[in-house]
Amino acid sequence: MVGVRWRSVAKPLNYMSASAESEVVVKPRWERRKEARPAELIAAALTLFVDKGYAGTRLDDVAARAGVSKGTLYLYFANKEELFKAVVRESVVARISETADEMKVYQGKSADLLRYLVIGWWRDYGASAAGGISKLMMAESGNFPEIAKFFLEEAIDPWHAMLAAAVDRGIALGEFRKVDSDLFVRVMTAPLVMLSLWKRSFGVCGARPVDADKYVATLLDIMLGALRPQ
Amino acid sequence: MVGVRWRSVAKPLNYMSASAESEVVVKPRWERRKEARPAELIAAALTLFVDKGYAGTRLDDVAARAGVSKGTLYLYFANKEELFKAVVRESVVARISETADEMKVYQGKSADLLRYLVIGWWRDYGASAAGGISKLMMAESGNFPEIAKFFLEEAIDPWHAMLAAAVDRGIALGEFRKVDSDLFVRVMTAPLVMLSLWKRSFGVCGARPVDADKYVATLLDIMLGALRPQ
Amino acid sequence: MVGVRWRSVAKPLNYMSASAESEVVVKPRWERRKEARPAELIAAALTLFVDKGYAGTRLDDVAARAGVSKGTLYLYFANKEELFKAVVRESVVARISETADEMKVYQGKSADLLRYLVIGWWRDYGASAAGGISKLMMAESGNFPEIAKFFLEEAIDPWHAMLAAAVDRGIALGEFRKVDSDLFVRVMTAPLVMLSLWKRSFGVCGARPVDADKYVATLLDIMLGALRPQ
Amino acid sequence: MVGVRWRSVAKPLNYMSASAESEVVVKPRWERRKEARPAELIAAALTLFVDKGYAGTRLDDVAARAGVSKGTLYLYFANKEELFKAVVRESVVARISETADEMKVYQGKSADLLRYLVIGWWRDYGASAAGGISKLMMAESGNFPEIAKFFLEEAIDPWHAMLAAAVDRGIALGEFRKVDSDLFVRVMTAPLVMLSLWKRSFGVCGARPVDADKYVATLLDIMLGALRPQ
DNA sequence: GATGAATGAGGGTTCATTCAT
DNA sequence: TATGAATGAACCCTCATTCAT
Repeated sequence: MVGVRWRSVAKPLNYMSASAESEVVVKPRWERRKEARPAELIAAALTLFVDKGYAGTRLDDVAARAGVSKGTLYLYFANKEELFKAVVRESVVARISETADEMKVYQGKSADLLRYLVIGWWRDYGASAAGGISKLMMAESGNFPEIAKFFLEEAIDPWHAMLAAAVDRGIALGEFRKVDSDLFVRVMTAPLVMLSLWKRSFGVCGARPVDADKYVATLLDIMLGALRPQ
Repeated sequence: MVGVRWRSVAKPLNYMSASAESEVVVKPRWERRKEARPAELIAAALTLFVDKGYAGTRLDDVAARAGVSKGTLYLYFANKEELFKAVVRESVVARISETADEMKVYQGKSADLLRYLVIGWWRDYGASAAGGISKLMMAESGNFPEIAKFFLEEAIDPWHAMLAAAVDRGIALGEFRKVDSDLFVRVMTAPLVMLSLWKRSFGVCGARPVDADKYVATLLDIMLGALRPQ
Repeated sequence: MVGVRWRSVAKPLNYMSASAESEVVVKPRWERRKEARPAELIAAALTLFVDKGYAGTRLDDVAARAGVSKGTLYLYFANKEELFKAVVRESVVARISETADEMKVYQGKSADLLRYLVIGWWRDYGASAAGGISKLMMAESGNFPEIAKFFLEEAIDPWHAMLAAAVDRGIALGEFRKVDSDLFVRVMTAPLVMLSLWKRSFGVCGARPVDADKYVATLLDIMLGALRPQ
Repeated sequence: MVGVRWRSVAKPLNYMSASAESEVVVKPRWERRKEARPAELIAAALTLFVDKGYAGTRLDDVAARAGVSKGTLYLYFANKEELFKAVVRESVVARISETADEMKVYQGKSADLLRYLVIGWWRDYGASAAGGISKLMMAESGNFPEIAKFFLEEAIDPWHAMLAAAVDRGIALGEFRKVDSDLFVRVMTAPLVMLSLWKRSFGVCGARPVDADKYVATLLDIMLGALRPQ
């Protein structure tokens, strides 16, 4: 689906990975443990926040899931809200600019580019643990407007912008028919986000399972069909 | 967009309005109050639950918003969870079957039918107060699996089925190209639901406003474009 | 057991009957109802107070058991505490003095007198609804010291005094051996009260049933045996 | 009153003391606190429950009396009812079987045995803090039938059985006249329990004080008098 | 007088946060 | 650094009391 030469830039596109370890210095296991604590706590918190919501999550459970005592949590995070912010922040590693730069030098077909962006998003973000953040932010935006704004500006807007740029590129190159790329992207990213939400909501309580790959393929078919010139 | 004769059956299609039957018997203001209370409380609770989530909503606030004291709430609902259930139940007034029946005798173009269903959903449900339930259930499904299942089976599944039937009709009549109607509907309802979620989440905290009408129009364009034969 | 001539004075000895109606004027049924209300409410309250304790009794339940609405209760009693006091007061109809007077002219054997007093107490008070008051006062004396004091002085002390007088009479007449009548009476009334308490506590939750008649007979045997001269 | 050799076995007969084992391992003050907490809370709760009844007792007060905050209570007891159960359970340390075994090898006079059992009960249970449980169970049996049953079967019944065995022993040895030992014991334990109840009810609100020792002595006189052969 | 809807203070319970060890 | 016992503010819920009808 995507040319081999893209494989090499796959990593940079992984712009929303959850934690991205890259320890180089070798340390004794227990010390590595110590440094891993915040990440472990954040991972535990992410799962529970996504599952039960902010208010529904007890710090006891977060600590237990991370295998530490409740008090330890406070050695790394000032309070529940700071933990929440850290969870969100950690899930938004903005490499958007890099990716956008790379897009400028991309030489292939715009359809392939879109395909790659969509599939990549689902693989690297939507289907990953970090994808739960969308559900979380959707639910808690009312309680934490500033954090929601941060997420909006640091994660959603850039993502939308990047996809819109890809669409505009196709239009400019005559590969796509002319559309309002902003609106088009808003509409067409919705199914992706919804798939991520669904998996973590109704998907867990008895709904007929959705075949994610076929779902994404169908989305791409519709999307590219709608962009086909004439 | 939709033929005139459809106007007349618009009401029955309003299959998800939040109740409110018209009283005929005249009663003293006081008693009318008593009968209105549950609906008032449910409306207040709906708003707050959608806004702050289940755990984040204080019954004090629900009562205050309904203009009564906290104790009064307990005259009508056994506890917070029952109130929650009532809120969900009230928002799911299933007239799906009626609507489906009407669809059988519908004579116009399938494209118009789809247009009507999509626009009607947005107008009568997505944009209405009851539309917040989707956000609520998405957020709380993990905490209330049975209620989520109820909502899924009584609201979402029938809605999906109805739209799929409309798509299948078009295919059968040669108006649409052949697609997996189930998957197609899942993907194409996602933007509608997302629009509803967005309005109630990021839409409230500084996001560039979305023009709902243009959004829905874009969706319909894409949808019908994707269904166009050949 | 007790001579026939005593039968005639049985009524006055009934010094602790619960409510003792004596309506003479004939009134329409519904009006009689109105006047009976306090007594009905007191009866209902007595049962529930004895069963569940003061704090454990809800005025809702009292009203329901009396067949009226909760508001009605407040037409007759200022508040819960006043109802409680009324219940206690109503159960203490002091005809002790009369009875004591009658005892002065009693001509029979002191043993028979004692037998009569003991059996009469059990029949007219201990086994009757009013007997529950003992349990109630025992339990609530800490919360209502003044009422407990009232009950002590109006009901218990006179009862003890009367029995002590009977014992002293027997001693004076040479029918009984000399004992500290006050202490003797305290010890020997205990089984009577305990029987009343037991019936209303453990007696209701699976304890082997106590044969009250045999119990009282055993008590009298022991009592009179202990008083037998030499 | 009781022979010297009995002194030595007095401890085991102390069959209803409220626990408190002697710690041997030395622990930091802080941990010792943690282990002592449940007992301290139970002691505080016992006092208040006996004083004010179950419903009338506020957990705030229990905590305050134990010198901790309300929240601490919930570290040791799941809720008010569990605290109540623990209070009852703690007061029923059944060493009845041991005591019964010792009775089998007892060589002295049955009258002395009875004296010891009665006086011992009063000293070790009736007059002790745990003795309040009788009042409590009497008052709350209606609200907690299962706990009342537990208390009945684990504390009252065995106690009655043990005393009845002592009476039967005396009868078998020709020291006592023949009586229905079960009924006799029921009647003769009543004054003991009543003394315990009285001390904690009317005894606190102005009643002439009862001299417990003389009361018990009188009871024993009557009891043994009633058992004297011929 | 009678009703029952409405109130709100009070108590049980939870849980984020602190702190001595 | 890590622990977990302790705290107390906050929230759900009950129920005695009031009051418009």
